[in-house]
Amino acid sequence: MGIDSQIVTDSNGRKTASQPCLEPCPIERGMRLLGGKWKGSILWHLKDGPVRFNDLVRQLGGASKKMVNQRLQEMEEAGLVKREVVCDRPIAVTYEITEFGKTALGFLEALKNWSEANSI
Amino acid sequence: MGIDSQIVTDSNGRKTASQPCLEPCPIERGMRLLGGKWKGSILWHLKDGPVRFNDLVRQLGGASKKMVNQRLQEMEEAGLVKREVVCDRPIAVTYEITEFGKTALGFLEALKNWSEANSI
DNA sequence: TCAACCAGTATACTTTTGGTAACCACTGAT
DNA sequence: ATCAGTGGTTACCAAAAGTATACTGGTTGA
Repeated sequence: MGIDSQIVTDSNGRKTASQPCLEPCPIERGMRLLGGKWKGSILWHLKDGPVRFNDLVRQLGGASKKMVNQRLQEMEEAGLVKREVVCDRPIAVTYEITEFGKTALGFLEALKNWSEANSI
Repeated sequence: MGIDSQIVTDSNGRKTASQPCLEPCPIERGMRLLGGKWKGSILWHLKDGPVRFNDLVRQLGGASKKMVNQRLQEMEEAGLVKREVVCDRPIAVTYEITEFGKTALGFLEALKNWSEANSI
């Protein structure tokens, strides 16, 4: 809804949108989950298996620990990734993509292909 | 490249990423074009034909004129939309999706479906 | 004449985001 | 003992993004 909005003119000549796109339409809502800086990349890097925190930071080359950590927390809350403490003595943590996270890979791939195909 | 990065440990035990994801990997670059607030929605609203500026603002319900204008300018520069002055006396302008812009609709639809399917 | 429309523009403001750097407590190798 | 590693946290700052309100200058219709 909202996505099929139309403009109507009432009897006084005032224009209004019949179905204004309510603040977060599906596209906006999706973007909120996956559109943040690094989020897409992070999820993509996890697609082949669990990755440790610092490895992830290195792979993203350019993102600070703080950024990666922040995004990972948001994505964990959203249920896209899962944090697991692998070992306690020398603390080791891995981040793994969840089943729900995997459902987003399809569209991330579409985005990736689109970018590459159009040399963006 | 960068997307298949691996962590290697050198002879001194120091770890480095063999192919660090260079600042803008395809996913990041794509997000830069389509990930901004409202951009996806705007493109989606144009998919069925040209829309006039104020109608677009009304349809997006929540975005300010300034925002919509800014995004439209960015998207015009990127070649995603085309601005056209339809009439001069009572000034009328329409925004239309370009052929290039249409190539992005596929993945926007994927995002929309994903959001709706997962009640995001 | 008045109000509403057109497509923006100007200004000022708040919020969010991103980034640096230092720090924590611990481990393992040199 | 010192350095580099583990996974973070914290404080601080700059820049970007977004919001709100009002305004331009002309046109249109009641």
